[in-house]
Amino acid sequence: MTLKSRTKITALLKDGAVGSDVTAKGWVRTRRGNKNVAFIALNDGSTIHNIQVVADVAVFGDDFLKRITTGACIRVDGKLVESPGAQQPVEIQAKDIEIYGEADPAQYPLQKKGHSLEFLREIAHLRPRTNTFGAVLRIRHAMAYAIHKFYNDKGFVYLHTPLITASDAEGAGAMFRVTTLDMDNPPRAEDGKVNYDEDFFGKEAHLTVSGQLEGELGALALSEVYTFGPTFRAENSNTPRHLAEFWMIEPEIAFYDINDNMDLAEEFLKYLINYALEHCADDLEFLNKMWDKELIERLKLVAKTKFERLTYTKAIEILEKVDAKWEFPVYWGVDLHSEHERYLVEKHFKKPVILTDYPNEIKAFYMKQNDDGKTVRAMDVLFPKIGEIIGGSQREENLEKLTQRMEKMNIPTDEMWWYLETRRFGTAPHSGFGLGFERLLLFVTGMTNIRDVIPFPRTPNSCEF
RNA sequence: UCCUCAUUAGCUCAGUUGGUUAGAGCACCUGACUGUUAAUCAGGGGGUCCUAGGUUCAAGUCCUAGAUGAGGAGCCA
Repeated sequence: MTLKSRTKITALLKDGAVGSDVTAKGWVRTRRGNKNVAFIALNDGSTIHNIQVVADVAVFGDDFLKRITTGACIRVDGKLVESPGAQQPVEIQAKDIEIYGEADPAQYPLQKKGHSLEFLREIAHLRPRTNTFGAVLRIRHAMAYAIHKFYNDKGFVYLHTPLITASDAEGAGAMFRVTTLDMDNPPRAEDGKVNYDEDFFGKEAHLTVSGQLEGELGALALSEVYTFGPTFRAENSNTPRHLAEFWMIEPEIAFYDINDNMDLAEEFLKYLINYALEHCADDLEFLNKMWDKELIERLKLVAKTKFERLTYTKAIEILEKVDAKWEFPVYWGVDLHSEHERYLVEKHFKKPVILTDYPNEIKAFYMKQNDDGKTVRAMDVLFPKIGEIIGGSQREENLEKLTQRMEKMNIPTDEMWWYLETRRFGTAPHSGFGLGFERLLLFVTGMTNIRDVIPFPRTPNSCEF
């Protein structure tokens, strides 16, 4: 017997042999009973379900059992027996109990009753012990695994792109500075500005907002790559859909055009949803029951529905015909607002929508320019409830067109020399997209606030834990 | 960052047109109960009504400012 010797509760409940001696370890959810017998609901995070431990008061004593309160951590040795109770197939008849750690009920903030998600955010160090966050975090893990499995099975190479970057040209948002300079007394150049020549990297550095540009470097050598890592945005965004630190998946593929790109995005999302339905059924049922009565139905529907694909121009035509009072007027060239996207997805098509060929004025410099001179080969995947879940494009592989566009948009081509060399040497048509991991999890779990699908959320004015 | 709403017991909330000593459920403590299922039953303790000003004979309630949180918007993934 070593300390780690135990049977996980998920295994006990699924295929534990009745009559066998078992050891379970975990945290107490509730204890109830009378003067003869105590019932302890024990959970070790391996499943949404608890195992019921039955302890005779005559064996363990009232004083000992009273120390086993909600939140305490215990080891239980006992016999796995069929349960007379209707709500569980088996239970442990305890022979020996060791208390690893008590949890003073007068001070322990979690109770067996429900808490608000807002309150649980204030105790993010303890909220993984709740049913809801246990379920969300297990699903988060399953989705991370499924992402790697999906791309690995397709022969993609997992490319590790840097988190620290000296390039601030992605234009995807405000960045966090990385520096080792003394902020109280930084070195100054003659013009009075901070002299970053003396900083750690000899130049200004920031946390990345996207691994895409480096992803393209990988794709133009390994053909099919993906990144999966944290990204950082210093935007002052206070919404249920934004984080300052979030995870992103960015496949980048040579010899894919925008249609291949859309096919991949749709197959990818459906794969992940089906994976969750297949492997996280218990947790999804719990979330369906507690938070979102239509969750499983919605997941199944999206998994089998063909996404609607149409151009930005067609979408504008549809929206212009709608007899609705838009807060923001609709006309060709306008960047679509969430009210417009929501209308298309939730009212008009009632299914996921992929919009393509946006006006070049509102899209990033690296997107492939169409022959009409007005639009680029962008594609955004819009999901019900979430809005934009994926943004991607076919990339501009023509050096001259790319350089012209960058100059027009005031993007320093000299700093981006390494990016442009891929177009100079053996350029290739290629495409890619970015999926916000937490946005995906919002959809899969039915949670409505992005702070509740990441263990330790980072948002403006919030960096606790 | 803008707009709106909220902040009352450890938690979730009620609190009427401003009016006596601010309530409930759960949690906690004590007791009861021969197998419970967010156990149940009886009793008990627990409050700087977010903070600072102001109006008023009187403020949890009205006004001003601030803090914190949430929803919507913008930005985006």
